[in-house]
Amino acid sequence: MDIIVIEFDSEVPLYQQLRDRVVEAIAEGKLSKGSQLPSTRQLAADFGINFHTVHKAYDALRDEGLIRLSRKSGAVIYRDAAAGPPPPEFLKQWRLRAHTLLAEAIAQGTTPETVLAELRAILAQFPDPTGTPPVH
Amino acid sequence: MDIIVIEFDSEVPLYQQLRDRVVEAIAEGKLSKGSQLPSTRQLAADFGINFHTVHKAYDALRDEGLIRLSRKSGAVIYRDAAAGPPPPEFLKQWRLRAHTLLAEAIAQGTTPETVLAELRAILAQFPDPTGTPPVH
Amino acid sequence: MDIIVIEFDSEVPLYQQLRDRVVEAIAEGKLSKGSQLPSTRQLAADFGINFHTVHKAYDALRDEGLIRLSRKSGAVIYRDAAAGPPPPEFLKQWRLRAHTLLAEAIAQGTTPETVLAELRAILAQFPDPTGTPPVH
Amino acid sequence: MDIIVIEFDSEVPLYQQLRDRVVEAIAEGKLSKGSQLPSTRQLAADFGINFHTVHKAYDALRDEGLIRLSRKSGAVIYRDAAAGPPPPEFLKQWRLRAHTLLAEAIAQGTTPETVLAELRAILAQFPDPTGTPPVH
DNA sequence: GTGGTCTAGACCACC
DNA sequence: GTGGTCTAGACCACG
Repeated sequence: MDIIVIEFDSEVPLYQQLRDRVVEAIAEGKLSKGSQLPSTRQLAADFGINFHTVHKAYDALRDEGLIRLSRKSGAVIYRDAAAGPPPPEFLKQWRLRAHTLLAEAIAQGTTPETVLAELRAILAQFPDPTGTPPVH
Repeated sequence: MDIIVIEFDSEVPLYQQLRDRVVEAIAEGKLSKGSQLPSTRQLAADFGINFHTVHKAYDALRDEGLIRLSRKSGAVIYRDAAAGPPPPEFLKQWRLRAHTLLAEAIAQGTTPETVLAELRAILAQFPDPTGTPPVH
Repeated sequence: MDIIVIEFDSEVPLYQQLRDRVVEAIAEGKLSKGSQLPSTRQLAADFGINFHTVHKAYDALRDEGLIRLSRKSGAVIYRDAAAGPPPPEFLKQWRLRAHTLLAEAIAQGTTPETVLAELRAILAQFPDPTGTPPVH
Repeated sequence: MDIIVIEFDSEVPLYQQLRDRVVEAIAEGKLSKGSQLPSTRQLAADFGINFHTVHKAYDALRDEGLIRLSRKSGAVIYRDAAAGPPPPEFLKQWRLRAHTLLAEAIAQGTTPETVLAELRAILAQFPDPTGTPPVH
């Protein structure tokens, strides 16, 4: 978890940044089902933030079905890239957000080819969930 | 501009929705360089919202370089899909957001192939800026 | 909303009680899509509890898709009995909880007939979502 | 008792899971009045959990009147589906919980007919306490 | 020691 | 005015 970096002067809320970084780590295969996350108090101490802020990030991740929280085992990754297709409702909402994001690039003059190339490059950073996991 | 629809009960701020819809309209070729946008008061009256809200949306679009504001000509589209490559700083920030968005889909179990197919489908909704513009 | 009663000495968390009461009010047709809920601060003052506690209840209701929150319109019911079938995942989890609850009644000696009669009686308190709404 | 399965990464407390599984086993006729339950230490060893946790589960079951605890005979089922009607206080509390659970399904858009069908299906899993007990 | 709840008060963003 | 974020500290429940 020492790979996570948060920006204090960002307009993105701290808890949201934490949530985003964990999601990315899952997608990149750096965290997978069963991986243990630091305790809320621990992570809060590491970043010099309040544990409630970390709690809110974990809460969001749990609501998305990505982690499980228990007083015994703490925070554990519950869902990863190999977990099977997402609920259809998720995909529906995701499409809307993707539409806006892609429109932004196009409106700024990026050619569709370039956009596609960029997206491919990003996707290439995520390991094939059906293939052999990358070594860390 | 009568194609713009905003949701009042959405959790997305009104000004953000306005900004998003304009960006999408540009990407879809419904608005292009030189297109005149309604005045802030006009648009505010149409939607029954405060004109400060519209102003904030236009402000954001101007900061992104997509429109120009002046007292006499009002709001005019300044940049569109055919305007050439975006500033590198934009692309850099965009990549980060795209990374997070794509990671979300992957972490939720969407296969890279499905993600790519979805993105392609969205891109297909935007006209080729080098080809003949679509008729409206 | 003056129909809501919470118990301070219950082992059920306050925010959970609030959430439960709102869910029940929706099921009973006392609240339906578009109904306005009191503001977090208002409701907190009414009950003599902290507004963060109310916030947490509203947060949970939003995550379940039952209400929408916005700084403009406050908390508004977004989903009710007439909103169409729930996501399959919901039903799956619900079945498990129902199984445990019904097992409890059976284990305590309640006959299946009595259990069914009790459940019917409860269901009868909820208006038919396809019929005419009850008058209040 | 080897039919009991507990989830370590569940958010439901372990003692609660144990208690729930025993209640369900009674309702399903797999345990009936006089059945001997494993000792707290035995069960704890089987599951690799602390025996205090098992003790807490047995404690809860005793408080509900479902089992009897004694130093010499250990934990024995005291009440089952054939034990006659439950105390009125139990039924009163149970109704409240059932009301909330059913309201949840209705509020999420499940039709009363579907809810009733689901409940019937669950009830069908429990043997008729007045009929011949199922063979195991 | 873990997560969870509740209180309390500050400040910000939106409208 | 609204909800949202962050901090801070207390206490509880679980194991």
